[in-house]
Amino acid sequence: MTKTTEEIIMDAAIKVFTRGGYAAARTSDIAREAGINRALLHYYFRDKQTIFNLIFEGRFKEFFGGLFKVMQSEDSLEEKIRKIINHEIGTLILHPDLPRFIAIEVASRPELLVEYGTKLGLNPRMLIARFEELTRAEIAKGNIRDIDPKQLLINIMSLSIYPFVAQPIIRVMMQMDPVMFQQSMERRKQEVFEFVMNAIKKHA
Amino acid sequence: MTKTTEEIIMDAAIKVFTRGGYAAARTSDIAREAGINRALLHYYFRDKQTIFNLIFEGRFKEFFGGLFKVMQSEDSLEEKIRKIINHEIGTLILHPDLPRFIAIEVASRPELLVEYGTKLGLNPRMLIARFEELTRAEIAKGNIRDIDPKQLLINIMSLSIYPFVAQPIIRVMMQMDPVMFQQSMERRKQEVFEFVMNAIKKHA
DNA sequence: CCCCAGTTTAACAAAATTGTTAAACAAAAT
DNA sequence: ATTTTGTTTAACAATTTTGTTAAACTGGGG
Repeated sequence: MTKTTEEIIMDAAIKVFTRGGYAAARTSDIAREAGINRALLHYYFRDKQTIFNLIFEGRFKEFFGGLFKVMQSEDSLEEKIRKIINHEIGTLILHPDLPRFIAIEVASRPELLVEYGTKLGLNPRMLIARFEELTRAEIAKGNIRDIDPKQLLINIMSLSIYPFVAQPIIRVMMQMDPVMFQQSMERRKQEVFEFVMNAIKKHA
Repeated sequence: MTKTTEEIIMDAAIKVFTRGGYAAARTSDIAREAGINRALLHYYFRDKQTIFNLIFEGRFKEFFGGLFKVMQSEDSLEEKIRKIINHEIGTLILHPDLPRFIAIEVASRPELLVEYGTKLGLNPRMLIARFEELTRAEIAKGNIRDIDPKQLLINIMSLSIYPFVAQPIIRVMMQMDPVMFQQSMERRKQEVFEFVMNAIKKHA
């Protein structure tokens, strides 16, 4: 389980790139973070852009890959909602900077989304199709109140992801240290689930 | 109402800085966006950092200033929730890049939050105190279900703000053009309000 | 012991970006 | 009409960041 230098560099690059995006990342930061020097960095990788591409693809997959799998499962709506929330918050506890990183890079070059999406065989229509269908069925059966399935999905994602994007702000506003924040996010899996289920439940 | 060159430059700088943050902004981008040249930019402003500071303070105020006012109003909880949502989504429809910008800069230099917060006389404790008190009172009265007021506030912010942070991603996933997105956000004011109120309502 | 992949050092070249300057020019103000 | 102010151009200096190179060193494998 001892890491190769290549892996050490990649891990460092992930940290530095995800912290502030491509433009803010210095190759010297990556080297320092990896505990090596810049020359060695170029010994293993052509240049900054090459490292970035490798990382972006990996992070992109991490962020969307699992989501796609969960989204296409054959569960009930309730179970699917639970799995989406658990999956999102769970991976983000391990990789808190991920959503900000993706947001920064996709905002500055939106074509990345389509490019890497197709590269990984992810089809946006497929992603939401089953969820939409399932939600409409539950509405038709009268199990939940009438709500736009797309908005519901946006709501679930918002509740799961936003706290990580805004982590530093929330930490100050709510006066939490990093440990408290992480614990809070652990509890949040259940709380967000309840919040959503309550929100879509019918009231007498 | 004709703009001074200074204002034109500032407007351009807002666009460029909020698009990708300080590190990704080129002074030549700002000049091009303003329709002037780099020399003139330095004629009006000392340097890039000076322009950035002015803009960050302004954007920070825009983002948090109004929120603080709303948060301290004397409304009922329900009315306060409605106002928070309307205020957040309303200003973000006008300035969609704002939350990503704040998130990027605060993440790379968290001390900015405290620095500009105190500079503008905004106290985080004050911000949430009234909201927390009010929520607890409603819980005690049995009007809403038992929920952590901080989590509730995070939920409201998440639902209001996240869609703008993730705008490019949502647009692709949900297959919306920019106009559809904006219309969708207009409707969202009401939908988020209903979603939240349902979520905290008690069930039989 | 010697070789060699991996690594460091240090110097440097190349590129990108920022900031400065002087000169010329345009338009408005006096 | 001429000064002043705002603006452009173009060249360039300074700085920062990236990428390259050569030489030396290190430690383990053959």
